[in-house]
Amino acid sequence: MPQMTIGRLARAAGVHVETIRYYQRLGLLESPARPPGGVRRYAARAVSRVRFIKRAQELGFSLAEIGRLMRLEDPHNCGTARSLASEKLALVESRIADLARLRGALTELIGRCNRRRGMQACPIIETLAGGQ
Amino acid sequence: MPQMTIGRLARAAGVHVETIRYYQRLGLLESPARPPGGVRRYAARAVSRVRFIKRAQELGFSLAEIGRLMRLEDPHNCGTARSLASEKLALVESRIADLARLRGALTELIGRCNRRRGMQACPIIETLAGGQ
DNA sequence: TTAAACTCTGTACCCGGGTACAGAGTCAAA
DNA sequence: TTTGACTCTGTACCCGGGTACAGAGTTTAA
Repeated sequence: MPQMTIGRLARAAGVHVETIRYYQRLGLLESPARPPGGVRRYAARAVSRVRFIKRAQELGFSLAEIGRLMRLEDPHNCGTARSLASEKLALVESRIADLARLRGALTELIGRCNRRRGMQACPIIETLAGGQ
Repeated sequence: MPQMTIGRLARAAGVHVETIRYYQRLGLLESPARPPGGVRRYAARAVSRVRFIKRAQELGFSLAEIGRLMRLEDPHNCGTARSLASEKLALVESRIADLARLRGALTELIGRCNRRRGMQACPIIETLAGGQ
């Protein structure tokens, strides 16, 4: 099946039809010409394109970044791809640091709740209310 | 200044006027009655309410969760607050694990780029394109 | 007393990543 | 050949957390 309809393409790639059309609107996927009064047919490599997008999303790239990544077919652009990936890595690392701080604060709050006795006020509510 | 206008409240709490109104629409803040043909005045404790919201947001709570948290003034509800915090902690931990996986994948990809020689294809592009 | 600065209500819009639907046209199997 | 499944275009809507603006009224300082 070298040529398939949009529905088959969507199923093969594991996304919804609307998602394919959405990617076309964003310019991530080209839309084959429509034969007059007919239905568009997609080549098998369209499936790989969609999978590329999905894999890159899992690595934390936005659709806009994926567009840039996909315009880098030339292996000489490895430097550009690497710097996009490095930026993303830096972002991921700072996000991890933020979340680790958050985890510390929540753990501490929960611990204080557990050590609370009797009629004392709830440490979580107190802390949020500004008592710290 | 025990009574202030919305603009002063916003400045005192470090948010925009529109944000105050937005929180009122969501029921997080009550809107004082408006004297006929006049302007609303806010008590000083409104500032603490807004700061409560902002602190809770920094801990990763959504505005809907903050609403629930704020309805828990009674110290006997400490258990409820604690379980909200524990759920949030679990979420934060799984988000950290996801990001750590991501960091590993990106680091590996960047490393392969750095070891690439000459005319080899870019490992990032290759990987995304489905080579493996 | 007048001008600037503020406040009021209501509504629309932003971001990103899609989803949902209407109403018309097309394709494939029985 | 008809029925059901699909596809087409176009537009509106979802989420959360706000922001932006219009056009009116109000308050305050000079």
